[in-house]
Amino acid sequence: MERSTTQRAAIRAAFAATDRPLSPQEVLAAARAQVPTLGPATVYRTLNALAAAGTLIPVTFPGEPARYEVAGKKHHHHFFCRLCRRAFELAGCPGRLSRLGPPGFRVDHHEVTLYGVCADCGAAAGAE
Amino acid sequence: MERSTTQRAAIRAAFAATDRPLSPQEVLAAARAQVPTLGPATVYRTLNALAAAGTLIPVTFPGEPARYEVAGKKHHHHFFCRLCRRAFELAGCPGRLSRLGPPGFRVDHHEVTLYGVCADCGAAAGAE
DNA sequence: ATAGGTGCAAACAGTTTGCATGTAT
DNA sequence: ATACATGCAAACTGTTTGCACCTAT
Repeated sequence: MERSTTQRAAIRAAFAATDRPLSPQEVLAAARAQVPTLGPATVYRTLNALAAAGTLIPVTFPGEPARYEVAGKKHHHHFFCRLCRRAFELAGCPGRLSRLGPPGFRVDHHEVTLYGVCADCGAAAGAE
Repeated sequence: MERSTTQRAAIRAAFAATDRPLSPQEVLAAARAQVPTLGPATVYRTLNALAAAGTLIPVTFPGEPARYEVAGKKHHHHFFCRLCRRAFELAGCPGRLSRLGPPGFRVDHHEVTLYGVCADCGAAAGAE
């Protein structure tokens, strides 16, 4: 991750253009708008390198490929829309979750994920 | 899921013998103790059928194959040990999570997952 | 000039599926 | 007897890797 290339710029731009976690496919599609020759291997390699460097954070959902979001945001969790399969950021955190760990278990991280239908899909369904 | 076969009995027995979510590999290994010829395809087919029937509930963790647990337990969440990669049940739920959903988003389900080191692995690490 | 990056294609792991055989009903 | 279930092997999907070419430094 030492050189600045056009494909990496395009991948970074994809994340800069949105505030929700993106899948490799979403990144590939968005970045190809600027670099049409971009291949999936480069996207995977770049996402993995950025995640290893701590620049991106992986966010996962059941049965779905991992999403990635830029690191450094304040603590938050996620919402996953069952219809459009897009991931969204949530604002708050219930807190005090570590105390749910059984005795002898060391808790160093927690995730809270909400599932349902996002505003866009809810509106589209209601309009039908 | 109409007939009772020895392989299905072995798969059910694997779940009866433990109180934590099991991966297809764990189910296969456990059930092979009783039915050595059991193949992975049968395990996957059975798990999918039982999940579709509502008898089993899939439980997933980032970068991990799905685990399954028997349905009908009271509401709970899970702990995932980073070392042994086993899943465990937790007792409580912080509640009031739906209110974290943004306006216009319909929340119909939530997951809380804790990550860390389980008691077994913590004891093993301390003993080294 | 040269180390690092890219793109293609092949390799891979986990899961699903087609088909012939086996078995509970 | 027959429809359903099993096991093998092939197919599939998403991701990783080998290798030759390219490019930022």
